[in-house]
Amino acid sequence: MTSRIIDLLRVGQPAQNVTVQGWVRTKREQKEFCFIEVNDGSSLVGLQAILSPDLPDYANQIKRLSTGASVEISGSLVESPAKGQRIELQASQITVYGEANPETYPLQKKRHSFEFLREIAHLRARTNTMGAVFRVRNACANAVHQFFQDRGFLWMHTPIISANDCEGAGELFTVTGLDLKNIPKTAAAEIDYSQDFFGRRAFLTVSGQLEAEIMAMAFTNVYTFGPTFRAENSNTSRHLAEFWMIEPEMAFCNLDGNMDLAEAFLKHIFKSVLEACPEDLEFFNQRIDNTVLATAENIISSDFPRITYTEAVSLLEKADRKFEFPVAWGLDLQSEHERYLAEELFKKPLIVTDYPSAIKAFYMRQNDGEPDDRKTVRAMDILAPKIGEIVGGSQREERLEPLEQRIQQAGLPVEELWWYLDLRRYGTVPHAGFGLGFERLVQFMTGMTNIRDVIPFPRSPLNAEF
RNA sequence: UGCUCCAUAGUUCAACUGGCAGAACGCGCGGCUGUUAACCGCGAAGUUGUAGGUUCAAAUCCUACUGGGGCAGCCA
Repeated sequence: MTSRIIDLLRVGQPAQNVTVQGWVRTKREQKEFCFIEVNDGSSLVGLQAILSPDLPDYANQIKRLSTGASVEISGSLVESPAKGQRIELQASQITVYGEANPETYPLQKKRHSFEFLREIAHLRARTNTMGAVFRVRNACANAVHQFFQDRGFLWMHTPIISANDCEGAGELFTVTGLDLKNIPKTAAAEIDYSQDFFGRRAFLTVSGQLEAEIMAMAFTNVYTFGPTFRAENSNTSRHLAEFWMIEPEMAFCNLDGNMDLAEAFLKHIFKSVLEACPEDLEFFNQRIDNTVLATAENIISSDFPRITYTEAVSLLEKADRKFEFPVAWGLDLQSEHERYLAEELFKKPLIVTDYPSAIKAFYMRQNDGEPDDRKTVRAMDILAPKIGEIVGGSQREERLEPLEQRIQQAGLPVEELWWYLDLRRYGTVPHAGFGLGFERLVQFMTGMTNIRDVIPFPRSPLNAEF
């Protein structure tokens, strides 16, 4: 039976009749015999196999082996006489499934730049760093579900195609079945979407939040975890056109409960991934960013400071440094401000609450009893060192009339949100939730600086080849 | 989208102020009794991103285009 390499390495004991399958990472040919390192993706470290000349067809098989070749090797696991590994595979039989011509195979044993690897995204998963990234990404996803399932949250599959463009969360991708060579037009010479597949204009979703609110009004606690899309022309190391978002939504919950959940959530994810992928995180700490492990420990053990927007502004005003953008009550915090707070002042993630209502979304709960020029909403952002805003959430406006007012003020069509308003008409309840970019979480955890390197097939402007 | 930097061997980078395009790794061949992204020797490998321009002479200077990085905006 075939073993996964991670299992053999974890047990670390000699054994008979072992078979592994995988891809050759490196071949070290000696006069008398040959070493190869085989990796099957189950762990960062591969298994060293020793091929000796008494193997059938030795000379020929050795020639076919090179970095990238796929093999199956059977033999005995023995204690290694040399330093570097506890056990190794003494091969008695080897099958080369597929060769990888070393003259043309683009991956070499040594390090490549991430920019180069993005051009060969179909092969980059076979590298150390990408292997570690995608194992951590998987462990993260697993931890997300575990966290919510343990707390009785229902995973809700919100639609990927949505006709709702009222959320105002950025540019949308239009989904159409219209014949682009012959687009039907209205009398006003505009595209006639009434003839389109859905009888109206449809988009790829930018967020499952409004739908999650619907489901929370029946199941109390729910979460979404799926792809979302933004057609923004954003060229940064923190943005993708297609990314995965996690959005819990809780009925009978206020902003404090929301913050408590978000903080417990981040702590749980870091803890789980540390347990699931210790070697991979050690690798990131060594090769990518030497603060990764300290950051993880810091997240798990320390409380996140919580300050209001108003307090944040006064801290920034007192800061002993110059900012490019002005700081004043009413203006949104810029990247440089968020980074100053998280990286220099607090040196850990912090939560900023109660932002001016003018700069926040219509669905956020208005604070009571404030003067007109100082109105704030029950919003909260978690700001993390290096990547900035990692969580954005709020208590939602559960009162019908203030919500209608806010929709109008935002210039959005009240009639199209009739179903959202119905939630306030029938059995409304204080509720809250937050959204979290999954890739940013993986970035935060691994120290990878470019978001395109924490998703297998990144979608960004001018990039959709793989 | 704005600002800015960059594009040279398969890869990562050199090439001073415009003057013969180089190194390391990878690859090939040879050597090596246990290697560790091995080591030692030899070798092949280039229309300097594309299109124009200036010049006796352009990788180097100018223009446009294409692609990429960083920062910013939008946000997650």
